[in-house]
Amino acid sequence: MNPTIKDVAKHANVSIATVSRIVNGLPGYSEETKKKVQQSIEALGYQPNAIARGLINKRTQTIGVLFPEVSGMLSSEVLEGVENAAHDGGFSVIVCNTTSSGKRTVKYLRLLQEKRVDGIIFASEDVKEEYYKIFEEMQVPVVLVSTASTHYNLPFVRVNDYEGAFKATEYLIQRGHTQIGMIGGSHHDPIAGVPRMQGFQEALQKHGLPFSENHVTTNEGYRFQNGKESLPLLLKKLPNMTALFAASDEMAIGAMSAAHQLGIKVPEELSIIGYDNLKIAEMCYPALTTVSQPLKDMGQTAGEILVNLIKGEQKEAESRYMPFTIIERQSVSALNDK
Amino acid sequence: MNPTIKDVAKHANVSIATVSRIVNGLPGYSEETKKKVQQSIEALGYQPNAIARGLINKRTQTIGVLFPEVSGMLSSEVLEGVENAAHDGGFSVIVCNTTSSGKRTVKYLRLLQEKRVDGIIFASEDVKEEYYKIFEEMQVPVVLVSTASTHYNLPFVRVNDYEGAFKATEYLIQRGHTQIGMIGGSHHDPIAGVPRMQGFQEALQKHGLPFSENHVTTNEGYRFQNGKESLPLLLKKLPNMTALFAASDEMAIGAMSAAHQLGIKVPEELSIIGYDNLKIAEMCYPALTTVSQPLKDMGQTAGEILVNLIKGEQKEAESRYMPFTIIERQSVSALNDK
DNA sequence: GAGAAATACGTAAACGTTTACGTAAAGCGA
DNA sequence: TCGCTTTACGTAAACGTTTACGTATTTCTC
Repeated sequence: MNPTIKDVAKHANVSIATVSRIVNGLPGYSEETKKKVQQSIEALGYQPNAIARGLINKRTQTIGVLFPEVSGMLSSEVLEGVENAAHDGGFSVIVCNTTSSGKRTVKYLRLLQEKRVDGIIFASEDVKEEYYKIFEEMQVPVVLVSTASTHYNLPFVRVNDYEGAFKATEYLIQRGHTQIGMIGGSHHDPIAGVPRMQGFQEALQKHGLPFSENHVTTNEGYRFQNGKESLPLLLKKLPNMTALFAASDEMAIGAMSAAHQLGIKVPEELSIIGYDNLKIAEMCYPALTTVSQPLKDMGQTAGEILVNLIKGEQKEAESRYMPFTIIERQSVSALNDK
Repeated sequence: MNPTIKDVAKHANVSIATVSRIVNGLPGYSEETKKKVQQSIEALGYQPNAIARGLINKRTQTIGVLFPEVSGMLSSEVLEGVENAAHDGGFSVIVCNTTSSGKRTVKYLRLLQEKRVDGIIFASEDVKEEYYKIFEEMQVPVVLVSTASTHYNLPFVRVNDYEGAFKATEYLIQRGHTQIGMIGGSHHDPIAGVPRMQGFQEALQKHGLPFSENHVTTNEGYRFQNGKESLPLLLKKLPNMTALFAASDEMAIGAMSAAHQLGIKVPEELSIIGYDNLKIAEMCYPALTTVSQPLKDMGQTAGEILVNLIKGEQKEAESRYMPFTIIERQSVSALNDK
């Protein structure tokens, strides 16, 4: 098996305490013995056992990350950021795929509890009471990313969805559009659903444009298919529509795909603006104008906050609204001459 | 802190050994004490400490997964499969983002060694000697996914790239194309680069079509930009080209984007077939015909093989070629009448 | 009903560390 | 040179489990 600290101690003719001190850079030994021990470590190829360390330090240098879907394009970019920050802070990350299932989430939380992770990043889902109780039991810091908790006071990292939607809508209005529709999420989704619809609605109202239920479709998901199926419905409700705000890039691209099939030219006959700025946004044709969420940055920031919380450098973490920007590409045309 | 087995023992008036036996389902106690202990566990909310367990069992129930890029669409689908299989087998997964950097890879491998993971999944990169040495040191099973090792005998899960490319090319030939180009990877990439180019070349030759260097462009990466930049070059070398095989979906979509900009109609004037079947393949317009790699399945299979290896149910793992299929969508047109 | 075998536990060592405490030697000021 | 502080270690307990072994009690067997 792997050599232990005992083997090193024997090989170097010192006690295990001395080896431990040298490995951890604590004071209490001469230069001479240090060299001797380091040679033994080298010779035996000794690697400290993180498990044994964890047992006594009550620190595993590991965090858990829960996503509703690891292969979602959104999740994967956030994950990259988290992993990066964790690694820089000396932590490993365990990924958990909750598939938006409550049971699975609880199971994972229990697992992370058994594994004694030092902190948790929770993404893209509402925090149920059941989860929060486990958080409390676990006594480890938690940070939310790309979501927020309506009921509990947990630090989060996200963009202001209301404002993002508001600005996206204004962007269309400023380009002369007056018949603007929206492909939205669910009324029951307090994170990405409601605020984006509100932003849309209030932007319309602010500029004196009419708003009714005919201006939006709601969807249970934010996927390509949802967008693709929504466009014809929306077109029926709002036949003169010249511009469209979709609550996600996937839906925007779905709508674009439906438009192609219906022979509607984008952006000449229909302008589309999306939300997220996934990598696909610049790959479709025409390239999608969209509200950019700095996904990787958000993950990174959440990771950094969590690490600081774990290290105790901050006691109470402040939440962070990340800046969004509108990425202008080719899917929106101006009706006026600017 | 969290209650320990000692607390439970005290609470139930038994020894810790008895509690341990009950928790682990080993024999050696009466129904009566079992009930008593379970009540104590319930009452205290006891959760066994996986760290302590790991220390004594020399099993952490954790595997490490190394990807060159976690946010790549390819990686994220594979990861989902791996995570799924691991979870089903009772394992957690630690993700590592090597960013294709050798130094970082080694650092991660060392980390996984310290953390005493029970196995490793290594994705999408060639296995260097340096890595292999660490694998040997670690004495844990390793399985490769979406890659293979040219020098070392490690089990892998992947599709036969040569055949996939061959069939993709034949698919175009069967639809009457004779002027076929390829946007390929690198000559130095023994995994995805060379075999796909060979498959392309040999399909051409088998059907008596000419092949020269003018038929392919090579690229260092497999990204959108590579494809987008390659199309004009290829068109210059092969002006009569009516069909195109791209070694990745991203490149195919890049080429499609370039075609749009050049006013070349896809598929009427140029047919394109891709490779991978990423989620974006069905989202672009026209939807991309492509060679499907069962990414999630591959991850799942690799995970299952690894778990079996760890549990010792298999001693020597066989490698697995996964089946590819050609997904027909709208980016290829037939020149003949079938 | 005596001896053997099975059952139902408890005791204590082990896993590989960290660290509080103890101690001998060295260094030092007067 | 004496007493004190500092340095350089070693000893052993602790972290929370699992498990080999021991032992008292019960259950069989004939």
